[in-house]
Amino acid sequence: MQKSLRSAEYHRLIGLLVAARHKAGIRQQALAKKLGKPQSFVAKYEGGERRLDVIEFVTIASALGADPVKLIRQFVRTKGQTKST
Amino acid sequence: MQKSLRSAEYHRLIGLLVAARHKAGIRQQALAKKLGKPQSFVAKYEGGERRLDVIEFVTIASALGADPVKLIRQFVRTKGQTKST
DNA sequence: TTCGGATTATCCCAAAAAAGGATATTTCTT
DNA sequence: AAGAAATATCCTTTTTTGGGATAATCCGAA
Repeated sequence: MQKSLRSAEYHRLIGLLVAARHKAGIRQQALAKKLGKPQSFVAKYEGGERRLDVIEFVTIASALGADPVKLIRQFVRTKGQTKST
Repeated sequence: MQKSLRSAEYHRLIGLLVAARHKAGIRQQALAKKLGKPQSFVAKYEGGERRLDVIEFVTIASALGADPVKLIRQFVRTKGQTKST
């Protein structure tokens, strides 16, 4: 098992959350507040400087109004198929 | 956002992985080997002493022959409904 | 019950990662 | 270009992790 953080996969995963935030039109500040965390927390995980565990992921996705399960499914589905059709 | 580790939720989540391992009849040792990690790694996350990030969770579930998405869905579904109907 | 092996949990502690306020940098809007 | 808004980085103190070694627990057999 490779390290999760700093991997291309991890970036894809986080990208989903970033996209969700943009889609929701929410700022890091606002999201951070919802989560009861400093803005740097959001900046860090979005920047791939801090990893998110499953619960955090679910919590954040929910805070963004996104469906955590769908995001994970999307992530899993596109796993390892960088090439193929 | 509360700390994920040591939370009741986290235990439920991990419980899903432990159950999957038992169901698969795989030992910590064997799983660890598949993951390229020492047995203590498995013992620790199962014991709630180390957290798992999303990718690790997916990797482990897959190694156990379980569907990561289903596990997450199951987790999310039973979230916060300790009481109600 | 006692023995032995299998399985899982805990120790240790150096190394790595995280917290989070403060500050710097980048980006937008006008 | 200026000012504000948004995001990224710094810095220092805590907290967490890695993983081999060892301890504790479990379990079936005799």
